[in-house]
Amino acid sequence: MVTEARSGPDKSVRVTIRDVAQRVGVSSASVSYAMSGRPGVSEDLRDRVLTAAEDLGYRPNKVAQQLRRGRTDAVGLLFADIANPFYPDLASGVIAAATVEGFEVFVSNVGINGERQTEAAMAQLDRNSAGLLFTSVADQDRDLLESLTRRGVPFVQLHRVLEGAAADSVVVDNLAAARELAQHVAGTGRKRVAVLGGAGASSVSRDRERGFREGLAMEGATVVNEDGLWGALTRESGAARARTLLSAGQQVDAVLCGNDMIAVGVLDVCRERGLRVPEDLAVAGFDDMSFSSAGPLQLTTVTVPREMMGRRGFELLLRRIQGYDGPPERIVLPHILQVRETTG
Amino acid sequence: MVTEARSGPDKSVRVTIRDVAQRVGVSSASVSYAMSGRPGVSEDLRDRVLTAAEDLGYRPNKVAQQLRRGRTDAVGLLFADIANPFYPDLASGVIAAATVEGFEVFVSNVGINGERQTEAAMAQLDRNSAGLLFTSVADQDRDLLESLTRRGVPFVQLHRVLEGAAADSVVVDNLAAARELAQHVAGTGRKRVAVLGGAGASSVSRDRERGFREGLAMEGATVVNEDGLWGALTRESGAARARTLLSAGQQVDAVLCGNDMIAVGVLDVCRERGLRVPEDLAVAGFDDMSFSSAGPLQLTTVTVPREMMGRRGFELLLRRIQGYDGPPERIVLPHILQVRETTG
DNA sequence: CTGAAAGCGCTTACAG
DNA sequence: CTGAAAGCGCTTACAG
Repeated sequence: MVTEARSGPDKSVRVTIRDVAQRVGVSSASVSYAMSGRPGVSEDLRDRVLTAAEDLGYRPNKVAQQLRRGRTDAVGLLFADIANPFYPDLASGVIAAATVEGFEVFVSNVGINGERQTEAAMAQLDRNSAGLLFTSVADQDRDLLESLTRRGVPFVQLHRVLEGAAADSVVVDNLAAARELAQHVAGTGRKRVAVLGGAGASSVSRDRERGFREGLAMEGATVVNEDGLWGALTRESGAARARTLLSAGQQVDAVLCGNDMIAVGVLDVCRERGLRVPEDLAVAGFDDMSFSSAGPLQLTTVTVPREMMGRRGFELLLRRIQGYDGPPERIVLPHILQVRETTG
Repeated sequence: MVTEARSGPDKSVRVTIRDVAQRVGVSSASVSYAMSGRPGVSEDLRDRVLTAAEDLGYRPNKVAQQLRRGRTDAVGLLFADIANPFYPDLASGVIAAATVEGFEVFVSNVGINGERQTEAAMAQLDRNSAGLLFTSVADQDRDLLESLTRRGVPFVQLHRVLEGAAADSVVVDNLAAARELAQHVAGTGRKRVAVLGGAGASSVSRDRERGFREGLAMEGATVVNEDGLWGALTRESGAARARTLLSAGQQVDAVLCGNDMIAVGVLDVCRERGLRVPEDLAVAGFDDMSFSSAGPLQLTTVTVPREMMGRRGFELLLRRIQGYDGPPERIVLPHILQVRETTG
């Protein structure tokens, strides 16, 4: 605990560098040098300064440091759909990596469809964030990203990417993963397969949809639905689309989903209608959320190393913040096909 | 998009208030007054300033504003276990409410057992956060909270509270909720009940444990285990403790868990051992995470309005930041007992 | 209605 | 090794 001078309540009286300087009887410059641990200060003076600082409870004002230095030790993390449990895992990785490096993380909500993306990014720059991590870029953000590049603001793209953006990114190979998953499902004999994907504006959802098609085609299976191919990455959307699909009277023996939440929505509907999974309908998700293998829920899906994605993303960003100027790098993290009970 | 002067690349050349002042031919004071929308500036000048600001792409430097004003429009959100999906939901509520009010949120990790709590709080103060939201206070934080109170730093406690801390808080009545849940389970005829709780240092876990005991006692049931009563709020811990419990050879016909993740761990072990739920063993969780009613997983639990907790917390904090000085307030949000299949 | 000046709390060349 | 001074980009009484 901070040792406090006994001179009454110091409520809201901020201890500044001048207070320390006065007590030691030196200039504030010397205090600054001593505190920052730079050479060029005598051992003796450094000790006296540090002692005085501790006695007074002095802590440098970060805001003043930032203004003076023109840079901050904070990064901005922008994301859209906080309700989607994919993102907290990403955030967790970013925050963990940032904490280790002494950086702080400003979290901004860019709105469910990214409508506040530019606004949020600008707000980050207004407060001199050292760099930005995007998790939900879409086509509409091209101008924003180009403007950041032009201004020399370091940023990385996590998970979703905009092709052509000149920035580092951390992704998984969604195309290949979706292909594998589709091949597995079709390989179990399901040839009439529905696809319930995510948002068409997302590179991730598009890659997964294409991978599903390719994988199914390789095994002689086909996509039976035209409606409901795109939608929200939520359980509710999955359930709604599943109801429409199953009510259409069309024969379907498997559903490939854009993520695990959609898949859970489909499972909800199976329950509702008394369909056995996987006997009557096979169901597969994507992302391998923690709940996807919880007790009786054993969903076939693809593991995406979300926390690692956040960590690596911060590392790439930090490198840029520190001045690295090489060409944009893309880290492709490994995915794992998880065959569980819902596809038998 | 920002209209840019055509005078070559303005890379990293920050547009300041002086640039705007020069272009308009007035002092920077006038620009400041005009931008801030205060009265005392002629309509004409205001228009010219705003136009020039837009032309130049001027945006006030928040860091400079903060230093000058001595306050920020950012709050700090401190939490321990980001991997616990309880907290992202809380964060979601805080961020949503803060965004509406034009506040930003700094997220700090205080370490899994809160060992960085003081350090993280101090770092927040160093950057002049307007207030703090705690989610994981424990007994060891008493000095910290008292010091904040003494210094007049606004803060609120979410979910977990430290009795006697003079601050606003938002909670649910864990004691009553646990009592109801235990009564329900014992009411279905289970009289030999195990309790696998959370951390003993958490007010939430303690209240739940006590509520379980009281509820069971009211129905003539008893707690059969002494070991494993306290532990981590994770699936792994739940599974490990369930294995120990079931291997002890003691008769148990229900398990009450400190949260849903522990309960899922128990369900994992039931699967492992071929135990039918709820016929052989009833299982109940706490918190009602989204996965707790996913498809075949239908866990009896208690709904805790997490996002609402975050929203209300921010509202309380904002009021304090704006100078409200009434006595500490405690908001108790309603909980809902969710009887599902795992308790039959 | 407008401007000159001080100052928020630091850091950093530059002299000595 | 130490200090005086300038300045980061704003805001805000205070004069005029």
